[in-house]
Amino acid sequence: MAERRKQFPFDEFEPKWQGHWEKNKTFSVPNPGEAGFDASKPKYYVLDMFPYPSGAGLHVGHPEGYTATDIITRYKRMNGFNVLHPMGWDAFGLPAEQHAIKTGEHPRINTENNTNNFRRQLKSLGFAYDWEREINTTDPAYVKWTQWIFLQLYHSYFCEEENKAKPISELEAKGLSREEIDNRRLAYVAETPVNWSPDLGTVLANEEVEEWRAKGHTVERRPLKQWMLRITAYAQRLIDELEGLDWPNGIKLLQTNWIGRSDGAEVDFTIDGEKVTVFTTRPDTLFGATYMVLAPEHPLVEAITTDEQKAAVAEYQKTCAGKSDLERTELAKEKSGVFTGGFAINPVNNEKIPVWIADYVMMSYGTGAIMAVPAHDERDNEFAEKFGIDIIEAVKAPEGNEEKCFTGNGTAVNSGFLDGLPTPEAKEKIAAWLEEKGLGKKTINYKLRDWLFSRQRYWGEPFPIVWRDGNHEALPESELPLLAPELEDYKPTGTPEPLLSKATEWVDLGDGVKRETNTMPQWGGSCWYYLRYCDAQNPDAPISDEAEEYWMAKNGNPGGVDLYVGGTEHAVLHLLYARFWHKVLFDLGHVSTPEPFQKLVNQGLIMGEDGQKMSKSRGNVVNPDDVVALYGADSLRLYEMFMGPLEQVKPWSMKGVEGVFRFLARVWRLVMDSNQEGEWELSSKLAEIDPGKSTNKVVHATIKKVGDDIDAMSFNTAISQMMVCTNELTKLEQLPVSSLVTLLQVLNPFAPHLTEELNAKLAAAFDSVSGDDLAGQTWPEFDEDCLVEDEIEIVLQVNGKVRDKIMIPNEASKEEVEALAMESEKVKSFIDGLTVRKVIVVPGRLVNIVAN
RNA sequence: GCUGGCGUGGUGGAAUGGUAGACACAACAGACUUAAAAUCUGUUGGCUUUCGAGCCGUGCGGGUUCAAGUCCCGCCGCCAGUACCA
Repeated sequence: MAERRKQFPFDEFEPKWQGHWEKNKTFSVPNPGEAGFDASKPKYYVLDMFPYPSGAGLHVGHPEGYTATDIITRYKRMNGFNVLHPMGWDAFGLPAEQHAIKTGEHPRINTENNTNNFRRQLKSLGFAYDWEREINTTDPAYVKWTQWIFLQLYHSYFCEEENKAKPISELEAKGLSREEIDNRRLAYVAETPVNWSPDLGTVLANEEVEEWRAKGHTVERRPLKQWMLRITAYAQRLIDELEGLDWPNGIKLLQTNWIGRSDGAEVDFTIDGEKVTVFTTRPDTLFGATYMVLAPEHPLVEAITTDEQKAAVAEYQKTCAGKSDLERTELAKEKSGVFTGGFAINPVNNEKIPVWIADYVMMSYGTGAIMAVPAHDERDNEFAEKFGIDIIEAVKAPEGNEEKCFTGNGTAVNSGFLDGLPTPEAKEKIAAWLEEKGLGKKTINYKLRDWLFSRQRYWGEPFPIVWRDGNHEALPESELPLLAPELEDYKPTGTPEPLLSKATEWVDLGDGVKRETNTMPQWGGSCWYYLRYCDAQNPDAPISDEAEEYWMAKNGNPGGVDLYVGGTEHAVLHLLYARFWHKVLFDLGHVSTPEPFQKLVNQGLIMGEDGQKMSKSRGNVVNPDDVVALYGADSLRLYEMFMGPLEQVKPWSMKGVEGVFRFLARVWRLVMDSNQEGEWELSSKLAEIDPGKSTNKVVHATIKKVGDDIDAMSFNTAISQMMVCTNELTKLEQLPVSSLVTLLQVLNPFAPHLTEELNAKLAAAFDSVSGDDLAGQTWPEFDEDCLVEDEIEIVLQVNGKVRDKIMIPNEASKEEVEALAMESEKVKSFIDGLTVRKVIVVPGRLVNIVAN
């Protein structure tokens, strides 16, 4: 790259100010009770989604959200808040373990290198983090409390009556058996079919499968004994309590749909005297049920299959078992299924209906069995048409509806005692009827499944659990943290046996007592990190009560963190898991709000210069280090905010970076001039003079707009206003120092290095300029009087079209404005020969004359 | 298919129902310079023009309104998420 002459010496003053902030701990904020804590100030907690420190280093997507929160942080500080703005590392994870497998090196080494690189990069951007609160999820002091929270879950159950978690000791006091108690824990062991990857040597969450397959790893289904967390107990609260949160509607909806509540009824059918329960959201269509479908894995299939159908059924079951859930849905274009030979009795009319098995019914949802109503369900309709099964109408569609399969609300027909009832009433009546006869009841089902919480990895938190005589037992708190032992090598075992089982000495505690060898998923550490920041060094608790009450509450909102910024990719994973853990901790009295995050903002993806997603293979990745080297940190920060609205997806443009770089250079040149020797010296235009009316106007308009725009997180328009202001100041022959200082103050949250440097230079030369860091100064106030003008421009429209613009006195009345408008020659020429019907005067804006 | 979101100059994007295109990028022209870079100034939605200006224009079609990029109805296109959840 050709050497370019720096338009301002950012490479000198940026590191200087970063060192200054670090040395003076400018952005450290004390906790209640600590020295320097100012209880009179309100708190504001601004949180970034902490990064996984990958080997690739920071990409330009990270500083997007981080700059936004940094601006808010600095702005809130200047407005008198105690601002908590921390950073840390989500450092457990598969890539570090993959590296360890390849090199034989402990994953901690690689993780540490990557973390150091990330920290260096973030510091080079001048973010106002309180680095004294830095945390790392792999740190033993942190692992200890992640394990401690797991034990809280383990030692709790969900009380249905009170709709909250309570200590397991209550069940012990009631004399429940060990098995009964273990079956109610929020953390429990169950055998379920999971996604197992032999070459990764671990199970994967459903959400992770696609990613690792794409990287060439194999993933198969197999039943394994796993640790589960009972998130389903919180399904309703996780839906309901979204209400009070200031989150994007899209994310709320995503979570609501993910949890997937559906209201319906369970209905008991009988097959050869054996009871089979189905779940339906449309019990009102019971009279239209013409067949039944069981999931291929349904336990009753074998018993009801007739001899002549045995072979076909077994064959079909075999095909289904070989498919993963994904393949099952991918190949779902065409309905398939097999008749079992059995028949079920419909409880409402005692009709005999054939029982089929088909893979469009899932064992894991509802009861794994459905009544099929082909007249009013699209899937059943498709199936019935393919296999020639009867279709009986049970709901009359409203007039004019011609759909062949009507799924909406109508009027019950062919339905015995329901006939004539509108769908909602029919639902109520049949439910009451079923309950009265003991044939069924109203039920709610959720799509949400319990959370599979164990992995067979090495690089994760070991479970603080031991096994004795086939039963699990919790370690006492005093034995935390439980750390994984060093291994000879990190290669997968090749079986579902967890990697830690290789450490036989660590596992075997004698007397047949063995350690649990599974580890927790990465989500564990990220589920509560926002709490730890509040009291990052506390050796005695995950967080002290005082710190929790101050930083996580105090303003009457359900959520504790005031602002949380990050990508959408966590909409249903991290954000759901963290809410769940938080609610458990809330129920058990460890936190004071029911929700962790009050306001959530998603930053949009930054695409490559070619409009494509940035990726190594496309070669369109932008490295922030390169941008900082060429244009400085302030330019990178400013550009990322100037690109467009934060939430929006937008492409990178190096030319755009140059644009904001030029803007910063113009600001620099307002203060500094280059002399004959090419050295920078204070501009001769600077003067301690009264700014005058027009300069005051633009400066005060800038104070107002920038403040409003930061509040609205509309950073791009704030920057354009500062550009307007700078362009105005550039035109002046003599530059009022006070106006310049104001510009530096409002620009400071965006470009902190440049503004501090220039302010320091001004302070050295002018007595009227404070030598205090801008970061510690108060946000300037704007004077409303400076914004009003004596004369304002009014647009004159005739029939909605702009015909003229006139200057009028500010205080002109509506009547005066109208009279002035009518005097316009242009207006006269356009209404010549027409009759004026109406005149609309919008004060301060326009006059519209309606004439024909 | 369903659910969200979005369609504005050559480009990124501005516009409490009230002057569409702020601010910036790119392009073109000029000043400075031996030259280049940097910097500064000007022009830049389209069409027509007698150079005064006029007409058209925010994906398409309709509607509400004195006034619509903005609100309503119906389409089309793009992006994201999700996928047989009974």
